[in-house]
Amino acid sequence: MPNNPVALIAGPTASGKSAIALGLADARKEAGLSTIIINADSMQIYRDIPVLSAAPEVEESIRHPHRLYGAWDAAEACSAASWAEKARQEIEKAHSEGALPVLVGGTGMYIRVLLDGIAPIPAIDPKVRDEVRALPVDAAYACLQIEDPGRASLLAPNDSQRIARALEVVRSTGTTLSDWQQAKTGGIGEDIELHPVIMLPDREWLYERCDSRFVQMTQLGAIEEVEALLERNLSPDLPAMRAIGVPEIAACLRGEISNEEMIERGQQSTRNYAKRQYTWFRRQTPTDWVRVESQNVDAEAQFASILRH
RNA sequence: GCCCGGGUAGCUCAGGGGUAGAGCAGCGGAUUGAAAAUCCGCGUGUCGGUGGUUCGAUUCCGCCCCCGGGCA
Repeated sequence: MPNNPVALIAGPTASGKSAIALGLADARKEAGLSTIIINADSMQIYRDIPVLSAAPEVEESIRHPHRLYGAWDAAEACSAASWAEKARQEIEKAHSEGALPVLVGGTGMYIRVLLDGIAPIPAIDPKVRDEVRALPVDAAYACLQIEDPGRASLLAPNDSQRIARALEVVRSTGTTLSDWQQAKTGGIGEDIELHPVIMLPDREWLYERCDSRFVQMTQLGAIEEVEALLERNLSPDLPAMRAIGVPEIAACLRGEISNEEMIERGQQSTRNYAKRQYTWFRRQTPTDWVRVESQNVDAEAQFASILRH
């Protein structure tokens, strides 16, 4: 089996992941080796919100090839499975070109699905989906207790998202989610040689970065991004419409909250999100993955083993 | 100076004679197809200070301090 190296830089938002990726790519370039940076972030995937999602800057994407940034339109919901399929293709392509693929991102579930695979559930009938998602949680949970009691017993009665998913799966496919989940397909973890680095910087340091970054976003075009989004009249349930900052800025544009309030809420949401990411990457990740519990990461030292090939 | 309101958890506040509780924050956790989502768990704090009434006061009364607002 070929070693097919893949680097992975994961961690909470604002932890400086792209800087590490660029450092690695620069070092390889000096050694005459090419690198392709692949997005593993569920929001940087949307082309409508490069500023709000802190996507790489133009200058950076010229310096090294970047893939799957801005690959989706905000009107379309991306999913872990569809991202993973694209990522798999990009990784294969990079390998065939002799380049090192470097996954960079903070969406733990995307990365998990890419590596471990996921139950091969067919697309959900849109009509079923709409019906299910229109139900209030308690009603949906009551239905699930009848239609997929196994799954229902595993879920909190308020977990609207998972309840809706389980319900739409039974109704649309005729098979319960619990049954579908017996199998997982599509994972590439066994076929590659993964070089993972998880960034777990100091909490206070990161929270400060979250705060100042949100302010910067509002100065660098985030407001305009939200204005453009609002003009499209998209459903507020769409993932891109729920990106941190979109609801806050939209409320401010509608005059419901002040500018200060908008900033404070945006900063708070960012910090809350970063905390959830700490938990994911600390606990949902194999223990042998390299963890860097500091904000001072040396890209070259961290990836010394793949600087040469 | 006088008259009203207030002073309770980091913040906003509820409560009330048997030493106190929510939301938010914070912390911990979950995470199988919208995951920047969704959900679960964790609450001892001189109840502003000080005297008094009482078996017992954070709760009632007096005085003092501080913060609002009003009248001078």
